[in-house]
Amino acid sequence: MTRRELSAVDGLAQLSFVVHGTLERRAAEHGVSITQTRLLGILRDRRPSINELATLLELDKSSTSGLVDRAQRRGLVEREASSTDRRSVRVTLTDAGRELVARVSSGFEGDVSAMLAHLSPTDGKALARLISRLLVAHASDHGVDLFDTTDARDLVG
Amino acid sequence: MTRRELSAVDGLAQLSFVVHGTLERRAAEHGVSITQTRLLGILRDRRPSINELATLLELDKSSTSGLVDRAQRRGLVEREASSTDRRSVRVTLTDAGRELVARVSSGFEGDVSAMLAHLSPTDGKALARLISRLLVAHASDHGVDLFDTTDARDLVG
DNA sequence: CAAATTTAGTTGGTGGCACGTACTAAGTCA
DNA sequence: TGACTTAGTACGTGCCACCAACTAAATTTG
Repeated sequence: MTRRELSAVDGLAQLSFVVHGTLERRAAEHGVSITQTRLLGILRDRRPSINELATLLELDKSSTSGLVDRAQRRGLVEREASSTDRRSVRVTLTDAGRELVARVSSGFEGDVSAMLAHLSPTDGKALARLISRLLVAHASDHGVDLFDTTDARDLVG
Repeated sequence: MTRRELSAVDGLAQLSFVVHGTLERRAAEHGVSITQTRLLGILRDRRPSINELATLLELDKSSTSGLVDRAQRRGLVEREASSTDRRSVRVTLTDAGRELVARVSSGFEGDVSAMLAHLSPTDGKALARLISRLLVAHASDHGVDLFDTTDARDLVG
C-alpha cells in the first residue's frame, strides 16, 4: 500500500464523486434518477408550484414540468389545482412516492454512515464540524443563509 | 443567523452536491458535460481503448463509444488504430481537447480552493487528512488501492 | 488447422434529462 | 377595457445511458 495523501482540493473532488455516485446507485436501485430523488425529497414537506420547484431545483420551468410529468406517470406525485390561482398547480407526493424516497434516502444514509464508520467518533465529529463551517461560509458567500432556507434532508444541495 | 450544525451525513451529502455542481458549472461554461470532462481528464495521461475507458468511467461500452463520437465530432479527441490489435482503438486527446480540460480543471480547482480558503490553514490540513483517510478506507472496502490505480487529477472518482 | 467461442467496437432503438422557443390561460395594472 | 405579466405546457434539439443485435478480428479448442 502506497503512503500518500491527497490535497484538500483533490480529496474534496474525489469525495464528492464517491458520495454522488452512491446516491445515484441507490436511486437507480429504485428506478429513479438523482433529479427525481431531489424532486421527491423536496415534496416530503412541501407542496410547491412548478415555478417554486424550478427555483429549488435550479431548473428551467419547462424541464421541471417534464420532470413532474414523468414522476406523475409513475404514480409518484400528483398535480392539484391551486385554490388561489387558477393558473397554478400544487405538486404533491403520493404514498408510493413517499415510500420510495424514504427507501432511497435511508439506503443512502446507511451508505454514508458506513463510510463514516471508518473514522473514529472524534474524527467523525471533527469532520462534521469542518464541513459545516465550509458549507456555511460557502453559502453566505453566495448570499444564502444555509439554515434559513434549506433543510439538509432535502438533498437539494 | 441561526447557529446549528449539520450531521456528518447531511454535511457530506450537501458538500458533494456543492462540489459536483461547481464542476458542472465550470464544464458547462465550456460547453461540455461532466462526463465529457471526465473523459478528457482520463486522456490527459493515457491513450486507452474504448473498453478501458468504459471500465474507468463505469459506463457501457456503447455509451462510451457514443461519448467518444461526440467528443470527436467537436475535435476534442481522436481515434487511432491500435498497433497490436486490429479490432481495437486508441483514444487520444487533441490539442483543443487538452486545452479545454486544462481550462475546466483549473477553473474548478480555483473554485474549490476559494471555498477552502474559508478555513484556516490548520483546519484545511485537518480536513485534507480526514478526507484522505475516509477515501482510502472506502476504496479498500471496495477492493481498490486508491493510489495504485487512480490519479486524483483524473476527476474519475 | 478449421470450427467454435470470445472480444472490441459500432449501430439502432428506447427513455430520461435539460434547454430554448412558442403558445394558452389566467391574473394584474394602468 | 386593453396591455402586460405570470404559470404552466408543448414541441423540437441534443446529450446521456442503457440494451440488443451486429461485424470483424482474435483466441481457444477439438
